[in-house]
Amino acid sequence: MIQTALREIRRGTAEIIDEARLETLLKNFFEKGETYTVKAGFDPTAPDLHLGHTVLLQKLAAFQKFGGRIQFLIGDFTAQIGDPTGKSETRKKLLPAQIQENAHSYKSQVFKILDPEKTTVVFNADWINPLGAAGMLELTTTYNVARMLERDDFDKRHKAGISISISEFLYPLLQGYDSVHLKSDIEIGGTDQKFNLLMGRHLQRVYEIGKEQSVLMMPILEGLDGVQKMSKSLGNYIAVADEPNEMFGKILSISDTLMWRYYELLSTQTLDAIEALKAGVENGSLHPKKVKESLALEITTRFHSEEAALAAQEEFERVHAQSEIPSEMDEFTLEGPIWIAKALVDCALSPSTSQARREIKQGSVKIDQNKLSDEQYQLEAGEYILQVGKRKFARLKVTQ
RNA sequence: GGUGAGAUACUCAAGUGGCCAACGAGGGCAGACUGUAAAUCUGCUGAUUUUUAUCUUCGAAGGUUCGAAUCCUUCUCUCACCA
Repeated sequence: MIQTALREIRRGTAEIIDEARLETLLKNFFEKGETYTVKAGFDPTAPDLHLGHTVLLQKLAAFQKFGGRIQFLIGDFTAQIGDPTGKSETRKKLLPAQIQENAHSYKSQVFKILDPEKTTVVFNADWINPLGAAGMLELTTTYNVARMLERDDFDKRHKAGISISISEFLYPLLQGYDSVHLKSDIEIGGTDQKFNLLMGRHLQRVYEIGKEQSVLMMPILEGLDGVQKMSKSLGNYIAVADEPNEMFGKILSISDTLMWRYYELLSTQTLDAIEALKAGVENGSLHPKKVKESLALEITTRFHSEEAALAAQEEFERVHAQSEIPSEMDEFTLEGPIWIAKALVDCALSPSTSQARREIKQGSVKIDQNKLSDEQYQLEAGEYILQVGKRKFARLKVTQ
């Protein structure tokens, strides 16, 4: 039992520091029913969670199954500093009302994965503000500049002559102090957080709280392209709030290699079950598309519902596998007769008439499922279904 | 503060008076192939119903010239080295 738990906890992790202690915690849970705390920090900025973020959340959920109590920390104080990312951009200060609102929307998204019964949401301004100048000063005496510069990001910037604000040094210290205050047993975060996570151990030792947290680091999830990390700015993400059809389609569009990665980091299937799937694909008894579909179903179900996921699958089959038109699409009404290229622009299927012309020339434009080759084509009054490429559709009503 | 280098389309990057709507690469879009995969191959990738044409674009504004991304002037910004 404990071995299975350990395997699940280890699953997908990039690195675990002080694994022995982690084992002890699990052992105490299984043998004596003792619980322990697992801390994870989040920004109070508007949560637009994508699957990359949920990797961490899934791991927290796994801990909840094995006696972990989650300390879901919202860094409302530390957000004022901004974690050093090399971009050295001073953050906008968030108003308390905004932070509350963001925290609220966090909860609605996060509790789709986490068990609220075993989760405590905390705000670090609650204990950092009372520290005062004296407490803050004391905190700074626990570390020195040379060691601070060991942090990869600081080191690079320092060597490159890029400015590092003194306040940025406080970020790791405060994050570490959070662990002191919360007496966390374990802290988890992305691999990019290593320095900050280790600071928690250091400060717990300095402040003599009688334990040093284990640290568990999760890798950064690759985006849809399979190369770069999933992020909103790169546009290769699947948002938790994505519509079922979109979510399903996006997951099915990832490569087979990436699919296994997603299985490991995102699925709640056991490792044994995943191994079985892999074996099935390898010996040819299982079609990779089927495997990908069940992943898409699982994830879409998690964030929406089983009905929505099944509906998305059906829709997907209809539109793509059998190249039929989707059941829902944007509708437009235009005055006719209208030149086809103009209509494509007005229906937002093409960005410009030049582009629309090219698309017609390339044979990617279809009217009512029929390929159009005449770029001078005029649409008379009537109703049409316009299509550009495989996935852009619009229903157009032309009036006289 | 001083000296030097640079700013070209989504990104990187060629181009130093006409052959430039601007090489090439990446990205994106489309077509073929497929499992809407991936990989591969092909085409397109400033705008415009003048489409073997016209107009606008190479940090900004002026200027020289029949003609400027390319030359000159001023300005703005970025980077490097020195202090």
